[in-house]
Amino acid sequence: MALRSISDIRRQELRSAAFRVLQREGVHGTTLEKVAAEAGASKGIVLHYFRSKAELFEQVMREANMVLRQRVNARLAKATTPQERLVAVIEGNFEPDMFAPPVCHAWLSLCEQVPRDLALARVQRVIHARMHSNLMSGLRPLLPDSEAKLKALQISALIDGLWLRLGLSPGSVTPEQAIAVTLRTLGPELSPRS
Amino acid sequence: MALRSISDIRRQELRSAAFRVLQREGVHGTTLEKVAAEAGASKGIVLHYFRSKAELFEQVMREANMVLRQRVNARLAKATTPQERLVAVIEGNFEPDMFAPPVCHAWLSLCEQVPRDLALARVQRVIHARMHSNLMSGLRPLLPDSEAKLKALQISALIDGLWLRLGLSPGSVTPEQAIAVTLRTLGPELSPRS
DNA sequence: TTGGTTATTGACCGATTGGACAGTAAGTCA
DNA sequence: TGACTTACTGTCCAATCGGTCAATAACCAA
Repeated sequence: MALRSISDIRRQELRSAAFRVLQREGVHGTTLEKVAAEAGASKGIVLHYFRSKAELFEQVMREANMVLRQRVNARLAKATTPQERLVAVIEGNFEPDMFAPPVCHAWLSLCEQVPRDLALARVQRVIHARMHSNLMSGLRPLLPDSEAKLKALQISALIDGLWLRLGLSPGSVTPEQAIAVTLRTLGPELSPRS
Repeated sequence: MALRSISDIRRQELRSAAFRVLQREGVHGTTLEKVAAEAGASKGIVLHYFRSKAELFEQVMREANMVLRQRVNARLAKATTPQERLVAVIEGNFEPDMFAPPVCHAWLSLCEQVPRDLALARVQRVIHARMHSNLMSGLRPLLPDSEAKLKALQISALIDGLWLRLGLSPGSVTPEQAIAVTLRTLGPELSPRS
């Protein structure tokens, strides 16, 4: 953990505040004033630390992505076989404190901007690329390449779909169900014997 | 087709115009003025036919849903076996003219409002319920009930996920791939021999 | 202390937008 | 024709919001 200046800490506080507001209000409902209020500061300060609202959201998305990445990486580090790597990716994407309706709302709202916001689109591309790469590291040793690619698309789309589903109707999926359904989608030959 | 009054026709035109703008601009970017311009009318007329912007979007979502429903139902009507019903649902959800990036953007934008718009949430619930019911009509004869429910969740989440994927990175999935991946997810025992 | 940088505030502005409304044209029915 | 309803337009308004700016406070180095 590198030394963090006052301004880095402040920026962090504002990102967190923005993410909290985002969960409740969506991108459009998240005004600079609400973010400031959530952080216990004045609106001016937000634009003191971020050039614009768009930049704030970009950094919020980058950070949310970083948290998710760390979760998955922590599990991946403990995995030794390809099968375990697949399970790590899947379980990492459904940890209960992230796979929760408010968080899904925030992601959904950020994703809605992707088609019209180049910066967010870049972050989104990175997310998909990493997901694909993580899955492929488990699939390549077990399947022919073309099969592996299809499987990766299948699993990552399913994960996205389950997130979306939870965002749209809270309570319709539990983390355990999501993991069970996704593991089953791997197929019996890919999931490690429990 | 029932007789349609002038006002019904006008409403229809405005809904279509709104859906077209929605594809380009998203819910927030879709202004009453833009909708009016797209329909070749003045802004006042939009509020003459719809009580509010929210009501306009609700009806746009209802109509988009209706189109999708008709597509699926047309295929379902030709299906005779449970397996054929499953294929009908899947192929109906990936017809090339609907499974296209602009349409996905529009849906994504509408879905983003769901957590904060009761009327849209109701439409969304209907959509999910119908999807579930359609899938169950194919699955129930072939699987024990608890298995069928899980399978239905799996397939519908996968379909949602593939739509989301296409909206987020246009060109990353073709309708053929989407159908192939989803059919494969059914499992060999459920998909009809080709 | 002093001088300069950074942190923070609150006032202000221009632009946008949903919606209200008054008024006009056009059609309908007696 | 004339009364009444419906279609439609353009204007206007209040509210909101992102962003600028000037002013001030706090901090820090010399």
